Amino acid sequence: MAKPAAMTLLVWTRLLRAADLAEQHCAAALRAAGLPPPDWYDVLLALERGGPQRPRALQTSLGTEQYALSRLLDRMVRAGLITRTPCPDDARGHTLDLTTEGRTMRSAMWPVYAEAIEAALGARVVEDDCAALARMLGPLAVPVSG
Amino acid sequence: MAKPAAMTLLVWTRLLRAADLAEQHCAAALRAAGLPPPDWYDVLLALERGGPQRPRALQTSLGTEQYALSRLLDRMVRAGLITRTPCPDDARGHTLDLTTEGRTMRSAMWPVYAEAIEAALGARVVEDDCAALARMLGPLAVPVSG
DNA sequence: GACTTACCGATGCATTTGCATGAAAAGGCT
DNA sequence: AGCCTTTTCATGCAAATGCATCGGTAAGTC
Repeated sequence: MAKPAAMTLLVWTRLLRAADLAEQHCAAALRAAGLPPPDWYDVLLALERGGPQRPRALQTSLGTEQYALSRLLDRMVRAGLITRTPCPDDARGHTLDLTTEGRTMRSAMWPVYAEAIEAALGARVVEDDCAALARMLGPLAVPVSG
Repeated sequence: MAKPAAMTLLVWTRLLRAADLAEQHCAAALRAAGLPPPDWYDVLLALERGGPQRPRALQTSLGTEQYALSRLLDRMVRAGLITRTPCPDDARGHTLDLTTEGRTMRSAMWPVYAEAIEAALGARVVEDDCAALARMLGPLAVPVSG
């Protein structure tokens, strides 16, 4: 019922635009380098950090839709970056794991990704603002009714 | 070449997540009300605020890809919300204008959209932080090399 | 004027998304 | 055990997206 304040609307537009531009910039950088898109990186990183795990876990930690993740994993398996092996204690699911190529790919992507992030964000946020920005975005980065 | 600082990476993840969640929330709200998605609203608002104008102008102000806008406009014309009329002084383009239904639609969408924005953003940003957040996001909301 | 370049907007085609639904297994209850 | 609910993951189908490219016009140059 409550209408957003004018300042809230400004934050709204800038937030969406900023995120869109940043994402776009990174995607373009990776693409230009002949590498897969950012979401592939997120999966690779999650698997490297968290070890072998099931799709459901990734779904939660990455915040992607179930069907989107399912098909993303399809593509990554097809590309030989990850494997799906039957889960021993739960016949419904699989365990996902990195292949050697998967690890290699993540390593190859990181420098490009990192530089794009730095250009899109790091270089444009005043150093002193960075922590404050992270703090303010914190509550916004969790699902709305939560 | 410069790698992003740890705090930059935190901002990165939170920024993307926050924007994604907020957008998602609004899209869901509009959809639940049987209304068109947010990008339709953006076009309707731009036309109402800026008067009749050409696609190129919208493309710049909304920051959408040329082909995406072209097809979005297709759909909106098909839905009877806007019209494309030949542009008198430039035979390449059209002038876009709102129909009465277009105006009506924008009015119908706003309350729903506004409430969703308030829930996703307004209610979760400390009042004192709001202006600061807008200020920090400002530079990020313009194309990277600009 | 003829020619080249830049610009505006649409579109073919393959890929990806979104929504709804399905299939199969796990967990809970009596 | 039998039955119902929940969880996990995949998928059919229609719609949207991304990329490249094209047709057409305007604008600049000689």
